[in-house]
Amino acid sequence: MNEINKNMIKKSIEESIVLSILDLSSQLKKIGDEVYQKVGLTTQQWLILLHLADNPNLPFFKREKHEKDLMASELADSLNVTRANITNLINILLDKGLIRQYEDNKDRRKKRLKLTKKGITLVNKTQPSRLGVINYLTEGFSKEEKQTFLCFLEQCMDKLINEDEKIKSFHKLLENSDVDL
Amino acid sequence: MNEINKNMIKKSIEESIVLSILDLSSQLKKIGDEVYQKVGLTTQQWLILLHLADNPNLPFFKREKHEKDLMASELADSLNVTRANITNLINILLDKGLIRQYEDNKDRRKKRLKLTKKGITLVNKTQPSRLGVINYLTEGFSKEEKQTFLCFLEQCMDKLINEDEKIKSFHKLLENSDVDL
DNA sequence: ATAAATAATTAATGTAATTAACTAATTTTG
DNA sequence: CAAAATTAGTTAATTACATTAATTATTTAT
Repeated sequence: MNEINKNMIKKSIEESIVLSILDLSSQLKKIGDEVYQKVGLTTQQWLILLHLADNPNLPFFKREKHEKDLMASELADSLNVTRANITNLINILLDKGLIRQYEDNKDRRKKRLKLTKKGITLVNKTQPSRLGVINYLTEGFSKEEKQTFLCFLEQCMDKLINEDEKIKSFHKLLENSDVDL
Repeated sequence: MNEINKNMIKKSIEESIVLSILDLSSQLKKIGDEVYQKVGLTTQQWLILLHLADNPNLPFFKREKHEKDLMASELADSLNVTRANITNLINILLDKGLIRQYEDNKDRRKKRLKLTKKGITLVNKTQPSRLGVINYLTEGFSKEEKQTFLCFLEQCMDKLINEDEKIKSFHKLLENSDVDL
């Protein structure tokens, strides 16, 4: 190992947290994909079902209140992807008969989405085991500690969403970087 | 909105935390991709550079000690992807001249990876702004709170990695599910 | 009435991942 | 020690998920 390279970067709790969040997320997605593969779904498709099931624990529902059934553009917003991408995912779920689509009668550009009976049944059937896993993973911490983590996560998200210009400005130097690529 | 569908799922701090972690991670990757695009890299490629820079904050280095330079299979392990995938990512970084590869002289199956001078320069140049963003995101919480949060994340990861059989067993019922798909 | 904005889609494409099959080297084991 | 199993890496074919750009339709704003 190169001595110049060694210990170049200092330990930092903050960076450890961020890198752990990325790691944990990929592990969660991985295990989710394996589990949902049994019913022919991916984690991403599953998240759409959770949205249409009005899962109140989804960050999107803490940011945005909604009265009517969701539409594709709201899902795109929540999942942080393009509308075009959501169209594809929705088509798969429509094919599987897990969701259905209907035109908004006030605004005919809009198409609203909802779970079919089959979709509702699937979500209801799997919710207990989902919660089982989640409670197992998070056991051993107090309610207060968990509440603090949640605040922490929400603060990070809030800053990423509402102050992303400020965040990108930190990286301004990259633009004028004289590292020749 | 369907009344049967409404409020089907109960509020749960634990589920909120898990869903927030997934959400936050996708936001972080998104903004990372935007920033690193300026130097022609993706977040995933960037993570490889951080590994080769021996960033002590990477979860992988808390799980595994390593003496020698990393090899592709260790990166695959850490990033939770296949070796085949790492091969591709490495080829891109080799092409860009940011890393180099050499054969282990004890075991000729192995190829070890390290940053080139150019790679080291790039990591060093960007590390301050990376830390700037991270500190901004996480400000306002005490050292103790952050430490507890890190323990929490590490517990989750530990259980996902070492007890994944137990975790999958929660979902056994999905296999015998009579939801007809 | 025209222009701008919003919602959804389509088509073409790119990227990051996968699996399966393969080569090569090393380690295990019978 | 020779055969079998394992480990490391690669290649080729494929898939999942994402993108951009262009298009249609509708609604809202000027």
